[in-house]
Amino acid sequence: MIDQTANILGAVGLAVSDRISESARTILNHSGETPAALVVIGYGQGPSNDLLRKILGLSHPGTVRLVDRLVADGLVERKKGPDNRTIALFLTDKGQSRREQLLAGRLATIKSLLSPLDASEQKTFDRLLHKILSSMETTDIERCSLCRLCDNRVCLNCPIPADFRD
Amino acid sequence: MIDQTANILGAVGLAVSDRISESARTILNHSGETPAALVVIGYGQGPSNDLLRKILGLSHPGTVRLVDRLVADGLVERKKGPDNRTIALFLTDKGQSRREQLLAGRLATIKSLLSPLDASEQKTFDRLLHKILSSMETTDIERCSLCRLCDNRVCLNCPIPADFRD
DNA sequence: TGAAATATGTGCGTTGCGCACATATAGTCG
DNA sequence: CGACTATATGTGCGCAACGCACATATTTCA
Repeated sequence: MIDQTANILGAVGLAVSDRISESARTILNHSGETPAALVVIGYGQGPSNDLLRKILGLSHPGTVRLVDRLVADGLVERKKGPDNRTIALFLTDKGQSRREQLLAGRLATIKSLLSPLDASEQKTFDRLLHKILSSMETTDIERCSLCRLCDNRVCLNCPIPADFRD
Repeated sequence: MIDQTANILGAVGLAVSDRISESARTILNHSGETPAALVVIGYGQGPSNDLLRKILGLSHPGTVRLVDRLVADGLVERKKGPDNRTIALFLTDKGQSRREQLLAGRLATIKSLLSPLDASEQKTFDRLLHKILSSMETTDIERCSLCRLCDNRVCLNCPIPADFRD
């Protein structure tokens, strides 16, 4: 039984992930961790390159180049950080609105998957998903990674609250 | 409520997908659609290049090069197809065993996510996942795409049965 | 004050992929 | 039967996303 359930969870997870990626690609014209970077930077605390790197799970140079792409597209600005060697990343207005589109597109595609469930089933489903997430043994950074595409204005009772301020 | 549930489903989907990819990468030393190709070819009907292309959602040249990689690693053989212009793809013994590892690794990581649910919760969760999958409007090819990483020996009552024989 | 730690950036290569094009076989229709 | 189209595979070439090794600047700490 558990094998069957795990297998089908794998299929649903893949479906969700596929749809999110596809939606992001059409909106942003970039793939990989680039959409996630836009969402994470948009949390607004002015993350450093290095913090972003840890959350996205990339190498350091990979993150630098990723930010280069976002800057070249006029979506992100590198400002002075609290430290003279660190930078602080912020979205431009264009970056903000692109981030809104990303989050809205993601939510819409996932909602369409959820629509066959009636209200009570959705509530049950929500509770079980909550339990799964909150039971994961994670560090602070891993929680940020998990939520790297989440809409924090929607996630009112996040099961894995993580601080995005270092 | 539905927005919250959708958001959290996105997080769980991402967690599942991340873990599957990571597991596959350590086992196969390849990323992208390469692991899925090994699973799909392993269904054993000797799919053509073109059928594989449709299931994986890649371009034709991308699929040719993907198969090149698998052949170079000694995991896949190109045999004559029913048509003199088509090829039929089959796993070598090494490919078979690598596929087993892929499927086992995938199932193990997903099961660990599922473990916090008790038996009755798992049963409920299974039913809801089933309902979501079976409600998706899909073509035959799309169903194959959804199941491109599934273990068909485990998935005894697949909600979206699809024929892998053209 | 000098050494180690921290943070960012660069040169260079690799992987996975798509576009445009070339080639070979199969079906189709006069 | 012969030409024309459709189908299936393969190649040349380039690109996007990323990692490794290295360089540079600032901070911290012994």
